[in-house]
Amino acid sequence: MKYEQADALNGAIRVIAIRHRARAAAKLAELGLHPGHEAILLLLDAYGPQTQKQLAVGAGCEPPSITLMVRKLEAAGLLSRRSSTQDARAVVVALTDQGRAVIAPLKELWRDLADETVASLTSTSAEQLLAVLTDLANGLRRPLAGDGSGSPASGDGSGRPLAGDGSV
Amino acid sequence: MKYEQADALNGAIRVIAIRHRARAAAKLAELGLHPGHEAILLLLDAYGPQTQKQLAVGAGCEPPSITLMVRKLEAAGLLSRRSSTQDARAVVVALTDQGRAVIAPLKELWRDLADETVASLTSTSAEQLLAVLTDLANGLRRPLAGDGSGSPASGDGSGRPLAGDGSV
DNA sequence: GAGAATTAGTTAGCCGCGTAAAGATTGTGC
DNA sequence: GCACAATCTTTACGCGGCTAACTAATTCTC
Repeated sequence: MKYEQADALNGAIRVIAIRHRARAAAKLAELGLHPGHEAILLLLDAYGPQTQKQLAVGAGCEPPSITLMVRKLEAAGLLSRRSSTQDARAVVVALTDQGRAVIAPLKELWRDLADETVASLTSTSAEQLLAVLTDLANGLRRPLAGDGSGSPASGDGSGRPLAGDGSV
Repeated sequence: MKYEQADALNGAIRVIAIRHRARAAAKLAELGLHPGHEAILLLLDAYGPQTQKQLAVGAGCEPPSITLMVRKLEAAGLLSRRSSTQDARAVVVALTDQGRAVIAPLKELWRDLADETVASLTSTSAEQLLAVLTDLANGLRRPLAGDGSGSPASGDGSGRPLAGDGSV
């Protein structure tokens, strides 16, 4: 594609990332949260207790990032950590009562942010936006086309942890 | 909108931001650059010498972020800083010969990144993607609908510095 | 079973990006 | 002419996110 289009595309992603994060930060601050924390809390709410590895996959970031955020959320009393009974290497993270109490306002805040985001559109429908973004996000999730490191990844490739019986 | 859609939207933006940035970082590293640096260099290439304030507006980030990145790019010899003759407060940033030399490979790299980004799509055309993303980016650029802080912003509101005679 | 390879988690150090506050210069109202 | 507000930049500090290197536990392999 032409450079002008490429720059417009990359630049748009850049500014979307920065601005959307800024708006999320402003809203999350009302709950004492920082951007990224909501991903962990919402994953725990949606799929139950999980290991940090599962959280990393679900949140789309690397384990070291999870370590620090989980530590802070634990310090804030929103979640608990215990080592897995099946695997002594793994740490199982779960919401505390205090953490569960923040889920409802968090979800409302999260919906407001999405509503504001689509409200800023001038020539695109919400359905279009969601379709295009999910397509793009799914495409970017996998490492790189033609990576060659054969491993077909464990599980179903959905990147989502299974709702479970807590046997982690 | 429903919470599931809102979460899908916000989550998609989150993962797009992280993954796109990661890919950009991998490519930019070949030129010794970090994400964000390319925005400054490409702005200087496109619009000529500018103040840091103009760069902040053009790059869509805050002045303190510009200060640090410009310092590092200056240390790398890619750009120069001089205080403006019109306004002793302002610092005018310009590409050096070494900085100009990196523009060509940078643009090529930038085009490759955009190509890979659209290549990861499965059910969206490049035109659709570009249209939706620019619409969204433009919408998010302005502070917040109903902010109320009257100031209509200086200039034409395009957020872009003027190609100029260098009288800054 | 012993040793190698893999995996979960942590640590240390880097960077971008943000806010808040300070300093320096410019512009403005009286 | 002078105090005051507005603007450009910098500093200090905090946060998320990354890679690389490390430990500890598990699993594979012979």
